[in-house]
Amino acid sequence: MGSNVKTVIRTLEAFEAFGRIQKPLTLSEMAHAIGIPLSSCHGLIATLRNRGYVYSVGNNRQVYPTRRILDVAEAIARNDPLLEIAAPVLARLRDDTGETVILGAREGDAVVYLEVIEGLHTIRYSAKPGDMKPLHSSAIGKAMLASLDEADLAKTISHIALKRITAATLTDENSLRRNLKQGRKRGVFVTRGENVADVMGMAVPAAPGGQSLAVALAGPIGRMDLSFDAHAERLRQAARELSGLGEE
Amino acid sequence: MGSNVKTVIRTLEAFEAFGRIQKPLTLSEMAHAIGIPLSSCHGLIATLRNRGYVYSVGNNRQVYPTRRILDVAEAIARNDPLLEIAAPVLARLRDDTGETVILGAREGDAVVYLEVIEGLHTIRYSAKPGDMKPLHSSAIGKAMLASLDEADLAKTISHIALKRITAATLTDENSLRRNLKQGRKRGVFVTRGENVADVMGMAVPAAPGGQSLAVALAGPIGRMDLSFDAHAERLRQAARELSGLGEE
DNA sequence: AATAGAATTTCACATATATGAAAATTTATT
DNA sequence: AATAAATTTTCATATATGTGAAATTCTATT
Repeated sequence: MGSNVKTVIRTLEAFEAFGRIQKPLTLSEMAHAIGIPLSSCHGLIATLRNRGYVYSVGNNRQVYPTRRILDVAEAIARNDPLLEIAAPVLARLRDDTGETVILGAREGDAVVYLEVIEGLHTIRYSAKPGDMKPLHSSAIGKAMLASLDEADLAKTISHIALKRITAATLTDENSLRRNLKQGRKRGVFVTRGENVADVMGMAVPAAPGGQSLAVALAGPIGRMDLSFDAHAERLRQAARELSGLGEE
Repeated sequence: MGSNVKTVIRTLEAFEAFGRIQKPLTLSEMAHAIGIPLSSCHGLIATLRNRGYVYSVGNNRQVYPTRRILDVAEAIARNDPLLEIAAPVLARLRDDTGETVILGAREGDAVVYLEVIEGLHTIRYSAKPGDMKPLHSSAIGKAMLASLDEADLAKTISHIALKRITAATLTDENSLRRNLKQGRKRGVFVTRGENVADVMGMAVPAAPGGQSLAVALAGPIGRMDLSFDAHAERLRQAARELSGLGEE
């Protein structure tokens, strides 16, 4: 993906740093946290202050975000065109399977997680909305690829190098195509340690409101294998429920 | 305040636009919403997509934020060093007075609202965390000015032009100094339509965790006048409670 | 109170972004 | 299906930002 505006990324990373470190930071701490020069960080933080997004804490130079960013984010989430209707379905799927549930979409040559509801086990697949995964080594990505016609699929595969992520990643086109075909036949797309070692992902396409997405379960291979068929069936049910939602 | 990085502002304004409009936007709609050229908006949105902050909705070109920004904002708010402890005090103050309660700090030559708990009346003062107000025409600003020693006060007044905001704004230094003196004597700093017509603000300094802030009530002049003394006393009580919190 | 040390702010120039206009793509209409 | 209209994407260049280093301010220590 060519175009990335440096300052946009840094703005986001500043908020991410506050979210990660969760305490007020000085200018130099922030500069270090996001790996940018002090002088650049100075302008960034000054702008955030001038806009009411951060305020100075204590008498020293530390700053921390005001609630403004939360206010904005909540207003955005409140009218999320998709998740409002999808959330209950995803929650039930999580409760029934105990495993982490993910709703994802294709975004360029990657998969983006729109919603993640983490599983109930101590050992579970953990991820966040906004996380991005390769198309060829994630279950949701495979579901997306499988929905393309031959021309689009060929084009997409040539775009994305089938990069090796783990020892199990399918890195040649024939293996991937066979895998997609198998997924179509089974009605569920599977990864076995292809993106994260020991993790199995299972995904089924879903189209809430007509939008082409996929819903997935992810967990440790051993545990997922034990319930594979039941999980697959439950996942397909969730996908059907989602696809019936939000018709407009 | 001199330094404002354009791209930082635009990044924030993009999220604000989603929060305000609360539905997916096309590139051109966004460009229009935040008043920037299409070509510039293109790079901005592309970066947000690449970072997993927005995703494309439907089959057309609309985009909407993922939950990622909410996740980050919630992580930030979860460990807010200040509001966690202050919130209950502010909530009780709001419940007892029925009027909008604000916690604010000085930030440069302005006041920034850190927390706003809106009043219970249909007609009420409405504002948001992150909103910024002039030092000389807001009750919290006056509380801040009144805490300065003579040297700092003189310097600050010369910085900030005592700009007229409404017909009632105190725009000359002597009026303002008299007003501050009166506030010190009464133990409460007041604005009467000086920033927003018909609005009375009342503020008292508070120092939770040693940080110099002010807590305020705001509402329509008529209603506020009726309960002025009771509100002032209740406000002073809240300030005392706040100042006792978060000692470390 | 003076000094040393640390952190922040400023500055001038190198670099990255922002922009209008043109090209390409998509969508709507006939 | 062809055409027109609208929207998005690209591109070359003007403009704004990013940077290292110096100056300043603040903080801690004596």
